[in-house]
Amino acid sequence: MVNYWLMKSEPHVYSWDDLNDDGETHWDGVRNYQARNIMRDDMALGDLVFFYHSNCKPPHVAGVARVCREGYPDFTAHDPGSKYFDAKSSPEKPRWIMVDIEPVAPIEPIVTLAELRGNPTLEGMPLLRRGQRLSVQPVSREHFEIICKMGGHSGIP
DNA sequence: GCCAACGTTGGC
DNA sequence: GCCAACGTTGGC
Repeated sequence: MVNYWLMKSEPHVYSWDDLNDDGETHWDGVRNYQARNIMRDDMALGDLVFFYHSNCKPPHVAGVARVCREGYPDFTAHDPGSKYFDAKSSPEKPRWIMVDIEPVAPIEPIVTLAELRGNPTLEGMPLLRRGQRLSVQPVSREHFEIICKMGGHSGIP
């Protein structure tokens, strides 16, 4: 069974175009327990993910990606030179987890946060909750399909 | 640049 | 275990 998610990235740090150039990427640097638990416990191979651009104008959904490797230790936590280094994590007892994702299809035109807020059928979507900061969050199948259609697809790609 | 929301830290 | 202080996220 496929589950649906949304992952935030600031495009000037890592963008949808970067993912397409790379072919796939490991989602490193998540240092929030709730987001980690989702990647560790809930995300499975083949799950689909909205690639969301945050902290930009306008914030928007840029594409659909797929989980191509399930949760494994985020090795950047063990690299003293990394800005994501965490002395309390070790290869033996990893504290932080990441998954790999690959691009599936662009959302074209992009679907902006304002458009999402303006769509009454998306009411209750976690992303639209006030003060929502979680960088990895669930999306219902119904909402996923609606947003794909808003983004130029006939359904879930 | 502002600031609300909210997670984390650390003293007690 | 409480909670004040502080830092970060991220929309606006």
